Amino acid sequence: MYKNKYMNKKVRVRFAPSPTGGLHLGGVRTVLFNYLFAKQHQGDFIVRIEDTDQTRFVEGAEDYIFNTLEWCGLVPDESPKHGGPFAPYRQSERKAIYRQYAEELVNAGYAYYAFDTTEELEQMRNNYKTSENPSPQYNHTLRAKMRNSTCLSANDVSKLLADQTPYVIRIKMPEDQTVSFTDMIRGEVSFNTAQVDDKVLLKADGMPTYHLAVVVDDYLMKITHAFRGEEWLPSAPVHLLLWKYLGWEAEMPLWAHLPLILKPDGHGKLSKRDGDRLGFPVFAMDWKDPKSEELTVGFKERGFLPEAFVNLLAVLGWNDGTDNELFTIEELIEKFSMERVHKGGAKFDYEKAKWFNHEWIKKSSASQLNNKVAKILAQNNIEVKDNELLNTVIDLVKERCTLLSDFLMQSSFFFKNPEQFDTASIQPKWDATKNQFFIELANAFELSILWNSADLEKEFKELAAAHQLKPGELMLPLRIMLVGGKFGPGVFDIANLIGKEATVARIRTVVGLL
RNA sequence: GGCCGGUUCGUCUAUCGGCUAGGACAGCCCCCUUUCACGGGGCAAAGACGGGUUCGAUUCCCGUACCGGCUACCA
Repeated sequence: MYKNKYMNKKVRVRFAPSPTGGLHLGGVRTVLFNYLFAKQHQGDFIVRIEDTDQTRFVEGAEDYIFNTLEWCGLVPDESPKHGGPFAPYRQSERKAIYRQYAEELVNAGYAYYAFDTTEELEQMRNNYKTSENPSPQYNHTLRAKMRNSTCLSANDVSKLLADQTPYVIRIKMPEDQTVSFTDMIRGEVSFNTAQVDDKVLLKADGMPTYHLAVVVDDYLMKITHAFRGEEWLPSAPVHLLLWKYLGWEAEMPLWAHLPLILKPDGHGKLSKRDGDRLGFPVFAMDWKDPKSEELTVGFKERGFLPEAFVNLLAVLGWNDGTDNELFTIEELIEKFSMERVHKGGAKFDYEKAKWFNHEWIKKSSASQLNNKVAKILAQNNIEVKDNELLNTVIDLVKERCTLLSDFLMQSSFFFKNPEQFDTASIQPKWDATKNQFFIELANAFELSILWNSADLEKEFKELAAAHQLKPGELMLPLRIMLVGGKFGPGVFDIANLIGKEATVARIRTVVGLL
């Protein structure tokens, strides 16, 4: 597989989300690729919570992440929730660890103290902003003009430190150096350090930024392969240098930068707003913002099967080289490979997403769907007393359900009388002969001894012939009488399942309405 | 603006120098079905552009265009 220095090492991968809100399609896909890769190599899948930005912390977001992973069946081997030998797995709880490495970098001359205030930074950006350079960077050209330990005297620095002046630690990017690495998806990617700024490593509040934390933790947690979104590519040189400066270069994981999931229309990264705007979910499960109380619908609640959700995510940017698009998680574990991940971003197509769900509903057995369907019916005050009947109904209607919620319309009439009848569709062609036919049909059914689809159909057709009516023009009225509208499986199958009493009663009800 | 990445039917994609460019979703038509589906069959639909390299380029190289990402004491 990967013929490299990790051949003899146990594969360890991590998903490192920030607990700032609901888990997005792209996030779950990153989890999935991590999970598949880990399981394929009998490795470990770790979830590490990157909560270093205290201002963005959102209550409940972490639980939401774990609930989502559980729903998807992508359960981590190690995490703050599941424990593990490298605990703690929450970066806020590892705060003390990072400072020592940051100081180490300063001592080695790879990083420095910077005392600039927010206002000073803003001023610098304003001062040096030109039309050719709209966003000046804190880099090798400008750092000498700022307040930091590269240009201040040792005395001044000691004094500022002694006075408890707030400071950050910044990496000292080399002036002109080419750094490159081999991405599992993209191949060799290289950068010139002149183009990247002196990123903050340790913030004034003592928390590390992502850049420091991800390197330190990936090292300490013995991560062998690191997968993340393409938006991280530009900061790869910072991370690369950090691995080197900290003396861990030999342990550096193999990286893969995953393509982005884009808006279906317009341009740009898919966001929660696009879902609201276009009417489809982007979060895995319902997410309620604790502050605004705003509810964002999820794929789960929209009626998606987790198997379908995982399947559709897997093939958004990846394929196995054949024409097959339907995969179980086991098949994905077996077939997945990072090399076959497409490089370009993919626009999300909700229609195709629904197709996956439809396929999964069709291939699921009635007993696999039973609980989920029963729950949806129960939410709509339909109590299912007979589970066997529900299974029969599910098998009868599942091919016409795209979302689990479709089971409501497709099967409620098996359990209770329709509340509305689409009599408007019968009316135009209704006449005395048909009226008489249905009165007699109800009577005949009432006296039937045999109650099964085939005999009911036979009886129906014989009676139609007796009235010199074509069965065709009677089928639609009968359907509407039994189910309420122009939908559902075969009419005689329905009559058979709902039984004599309900069949007769519904026919008479509707005849009375016409 | 700079840096990095990307670019095949409307959408997701196959192709690893030989292509009549294949599949899937969506669309349209037909069959099956006197509902809606399922199923079966069919139609329409693509290599951003310009240069190279080559007997031969969608495939390799270089430009250009376009799209995206990044350019925070956010991740």
